Amino acid sequence: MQIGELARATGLSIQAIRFYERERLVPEAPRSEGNYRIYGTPHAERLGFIRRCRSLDMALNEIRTLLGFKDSPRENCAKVDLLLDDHIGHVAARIVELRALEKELRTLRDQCQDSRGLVECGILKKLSSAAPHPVWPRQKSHVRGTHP
Amino acid sequence: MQIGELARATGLSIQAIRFYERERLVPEAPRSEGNYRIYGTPHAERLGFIRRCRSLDMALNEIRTLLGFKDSPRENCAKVDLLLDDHIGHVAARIVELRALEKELRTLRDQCQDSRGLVECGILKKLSSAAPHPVWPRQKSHVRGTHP
DNA sequence: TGGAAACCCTGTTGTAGGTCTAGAGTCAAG
DNA sequence: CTTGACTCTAGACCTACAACAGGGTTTCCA
Repeated sequence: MQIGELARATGLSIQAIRFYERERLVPEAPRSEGNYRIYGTPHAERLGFIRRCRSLDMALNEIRTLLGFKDSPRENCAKVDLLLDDHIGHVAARIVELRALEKELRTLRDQCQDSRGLVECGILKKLSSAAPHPVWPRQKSHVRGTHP
Repeated sequence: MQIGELARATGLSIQAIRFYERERLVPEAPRSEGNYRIYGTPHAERLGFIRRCRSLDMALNEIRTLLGFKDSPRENCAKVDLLLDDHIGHVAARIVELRALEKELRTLRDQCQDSRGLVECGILKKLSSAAPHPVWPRQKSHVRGTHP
C-alpha cells in the first residue's frame, strides 16, 4: 500500500502521515525500489489509533505516551486511566471557560441597540472602557481558545 | 511612560506590546534620546482595548477589524455586530464540540474496570478498534481544541 | 568616579500540529 | 514518447506571543 491509499484508508492527509513518521509516532516505513513508502495493515492500525486519539483532541505527547503503554505491556492499566482522567479534566475546564466567555460576549452584544452611527456604538464603547472586573491573566493552561 | 510601566498598567507583557507594534495594531511609539519607546495615555487606551478583546478570545485579525471601525467612524455599527455575532457563533460551536468530546472521553474512561493488566485494558482496546461511527474529518473551523 | 542594578534595545529561535509549495523523481497507460 | 497521477525532500507558513542572547541606557549609591 502506498501513502496515498493509506491516507484514504485512515482519513489522514499524506503530509500528516509523513509528519507522524518524522515525529516517531510510527516507525519508518520500508521503501520500494523507487523510494516510495510501503505500508501494511500494522501501519494502518497504528495510524488509526493515532487518528482516533487526535479526534479526541489529545496532544501528540499524550498519544506518544499511550503508544508507549501499548508497546511495552508490562505497565499498569491504571496509568492509562490517569492520562485519560487528566485529559478529561482539561476538556471540562475549557468548557467552563468558554461558557463564561460566551456569556460575556452576549452581554457585550446586547450593548448594540440597532444600526445607529458608530460614534454611539455601545459595543465599541464597552470595549474601550476599563474592564469592570480585572481582566483574567491570559490562559497558560493546557487548553486552547477558539482559534485554531 | 516607558514600556515596562505601560506593561504593568495594561497587564500586557513587554513582548506583547512590541509584537502589537510590529503587527501595526498600535502605531509606532516615539522614541526617547536613548531610543526607548515613550507612551502616552492614548497608547495605553488602545492597548487596553486590544487586551480586553484578547481576553474575549478574539483573533488579532478580528481586533484589527474592530480597530479599523473605531479609526474610521463613517462605517455602520451593524458591522461590529456582525463580527461579534460571528465570534459568538464560533465560541458556541466549540462548546458543542467539546461537550460531545467530553462525553466520548467519559464513555471511553468507563471501559477501564480496574487496574488489571494492560493486555486487557479496555481503553486501549477501544482506541485500537475501528471507530463505531466514522471519525469526523479534522476540524477546519476557526475554533481551537483543548491544548494551548 | 566607578560600578552594580534595573531597565531597555534588536534579532533569532521555539512553540503545536500540521498545511502548502517548489522542484524533482517514479510509474503505468496510450 | 508523452501524459498524468503519484511520490519524494526541503523549506516556508500559520497563531500569538515567550524566551533568550548580546548588547546599550539610566539611575543610584559608595
